Amino acid sequence: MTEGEEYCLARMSVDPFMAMKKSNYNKNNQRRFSDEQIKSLEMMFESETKLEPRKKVQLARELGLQPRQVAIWFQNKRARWKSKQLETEFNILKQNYNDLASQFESLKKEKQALVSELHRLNEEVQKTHEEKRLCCGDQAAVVALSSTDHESENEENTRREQEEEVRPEMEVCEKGDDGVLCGHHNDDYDDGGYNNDIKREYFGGFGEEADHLMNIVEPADSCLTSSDDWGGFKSNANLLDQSSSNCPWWDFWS
DNA sequence: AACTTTATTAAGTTTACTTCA
DNA sequence: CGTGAAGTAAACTTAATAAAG
Repeated sequence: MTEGEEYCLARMSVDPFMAMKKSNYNKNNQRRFSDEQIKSLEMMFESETKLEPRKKVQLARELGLQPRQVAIWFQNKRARWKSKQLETEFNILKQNYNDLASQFESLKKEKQALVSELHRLNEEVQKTHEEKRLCCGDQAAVVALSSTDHESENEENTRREQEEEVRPEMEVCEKGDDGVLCGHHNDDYDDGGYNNDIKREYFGGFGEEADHLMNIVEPADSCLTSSDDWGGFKSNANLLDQSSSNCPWWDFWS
């Protein structure tokens, strides 16, 4: 017999009610309920998590327990059950989050590859225009010598049109402050002007609709460039607090 | 309607034990 | 083998709420 049991028996001999109330022993000197008692309680809990007073008294009588003990067991059981439920839900949420995060990462890589490709094609187009401009510039000089004033005017207009055709790409490439044409860093495409021009490339020719599309794309782009701390995810209670960051990651999906 | 009493619940804590390094 | 930390189950406390008188 343990010290606790001896103590309990001693108290019970003096004041059985007090012993029951203040110790962890029941009236049969059991600290824990028997397997049979637990089994019956579990079965009842499965059918209803809250016990009607009449059923409580009946179950208590069947198990040789006080109704109060049955009530307390149900209280504790509900608490344990709830905490298990929370744990399960948390794990499901965590799994969903991880799946989305990896999906996000692969889409981010795909986007970067596409932007690089666009960048390369842009340079190619610019080169072609440059060659074309040099070639046409020489021809204009020859024609100017033998043409009338009227014809010169027409040629001048054509040249202006050609220059304007080239200019957008030039503007795109001249935005860098390092003086190098198209001198953007591969890992830093969040420059507003550059991105807007890329978007115009994508959505150009649709007028207001293009502007609307660009506005939809905007939050996603800025988000993509500021997600460096994604890898730091820890499975703790702050899981859902990630939503309070400046750039909610789910904006990407909107 | 405003109040007291009683019962019930969730949430948090205490107690006494077991397990394990 | 003794010991202390961690985990667990039963019981308790407290505050909130609702129903009855």
